Amino acid sequence: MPSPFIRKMERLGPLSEEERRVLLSATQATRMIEPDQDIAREGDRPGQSCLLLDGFACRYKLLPDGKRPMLSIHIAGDFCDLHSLYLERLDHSIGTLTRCRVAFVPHGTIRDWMASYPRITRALWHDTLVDGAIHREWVANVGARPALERFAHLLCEVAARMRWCGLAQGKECELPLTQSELGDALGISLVHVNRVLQELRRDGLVELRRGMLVINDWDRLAEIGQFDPAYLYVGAERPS
Amino acid sequence: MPSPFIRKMERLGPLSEEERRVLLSATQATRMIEPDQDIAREGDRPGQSCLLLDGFACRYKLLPDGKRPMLSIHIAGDFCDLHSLYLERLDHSIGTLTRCRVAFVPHGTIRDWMASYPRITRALWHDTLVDGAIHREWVANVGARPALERFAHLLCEVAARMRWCGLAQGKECELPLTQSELGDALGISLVHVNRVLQELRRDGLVELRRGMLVINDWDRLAEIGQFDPAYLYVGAERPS
DNA sequence: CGAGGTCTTGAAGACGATCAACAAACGTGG
DNA sequence: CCACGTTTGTTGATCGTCTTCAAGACCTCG
Repeated sequence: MPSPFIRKMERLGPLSEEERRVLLSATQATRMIEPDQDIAREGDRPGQSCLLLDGFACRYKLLPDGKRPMLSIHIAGDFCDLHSLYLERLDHSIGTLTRCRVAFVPHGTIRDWMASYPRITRALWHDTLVDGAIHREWVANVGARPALERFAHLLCEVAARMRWCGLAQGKECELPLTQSELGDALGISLVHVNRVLQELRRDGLVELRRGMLVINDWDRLAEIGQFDPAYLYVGAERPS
Repeated sequence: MPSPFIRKMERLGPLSEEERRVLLSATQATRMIEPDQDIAREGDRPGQSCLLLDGFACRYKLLPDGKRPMLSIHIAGDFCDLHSLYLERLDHSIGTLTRCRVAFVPHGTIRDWMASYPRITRALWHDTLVDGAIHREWVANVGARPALERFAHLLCEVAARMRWCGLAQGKECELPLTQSELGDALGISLVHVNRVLQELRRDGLVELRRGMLVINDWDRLAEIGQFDPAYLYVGAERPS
């Protein structure tokens, strides 16, 4: 079974044996990072990009008033800061949500890939652009949808992304975020997360306990969240 | 005086005479588009990217409930959908806010540039990545800041971007958006935009009438909006 | 078993939405 | 140039969503 990373890279089309080998070799030297630790901080000038191999991480900004808006959630297979390859300093921090296994890929290595393997280059850029598309969806989600719909949308997104990387099947899916973290991701308070979640539970749509999400009624959840996976740019495959 | 587009492209470093010529040649064939028209629609598969030469445009999504969250604001010199080069369909629409002059650059042309001029390639990717950084800032802005601060932040961003493209000097800056449009950009209602704007006016921070923004107290406005231009990835130059 | 984190619940209040009406500005045609 | 209709801006009142504060229950782990 291929790693989530390779699987993601192959979304656009198969890679050659050599390309797979090159990518895999970068994921050999890994590091474990404990939960709630920063992988990189706003203002850093990293000389490497962080490939998440296992666990959950997020991008976030720390605001002067102490708020900590989350900008994206990352799962195994995601490059968290591929953009640092061209953007001199990080405009946000990256932190772990759970214990994570990561591979730090030196920018030089990525540049070498790009010089030699056009399909890898293509896949990396594609991934970066999808990243932007996800940001746009979040802007719309946070800016225009009330809490219940916003929450439903987020759950759909994470479940869909997990599924498409082979990290979830059936109705279950890991989602080890605290309600407080979900609040940061949704732009609503911890208390309100709790109430909205109860509503989703009461209606039999989802269960979420001990870091495990169960989606009992995908169709209705997607309808409430107005979730259309087009922006994830994967095949039209529908989880069910 | 260089066009805003060339100026933006040269942020990373000067281009050769030939590179400038190549870029300029793409902006020869232009089209005027009336206000409130779509330049491209969600789901389209454009074979070209839209370079905005004059006027204001925006990206937006149309939600089933009729809401129309704005995802970004574009000014002269911006490529509105450079990402369509690699992302098969648009995940959002692009519409004019004012009358706009645009150049449609065929994807083939852009690919030719990328094959021959590494500095142009670099500049285009950089621009795309900054685009993503702006998205992230919007996520944080809409997700974590109350209306007044959110509004202040948006005004700072637009003014800063205009200035850095040579489109504004001194305290004045064009901003021909209706309050309803500002509401879509900020995720707040039209009525509330009006009230928050009055507060900013009352405190002597800004004036905004007939499409013209005057920032009377940049420092305080930036402070209220917690505006730190780092995410725009331009020099440290401070408008004053 | 105790301690710290996480979840849950209630009550009060703030921020912003919605509804409704009017005023001002703008553009168009007479 | 004025008259008119349309769009944009302004204001007041009411209502709902969500926040904050506070406390207690639950869970997990040493």
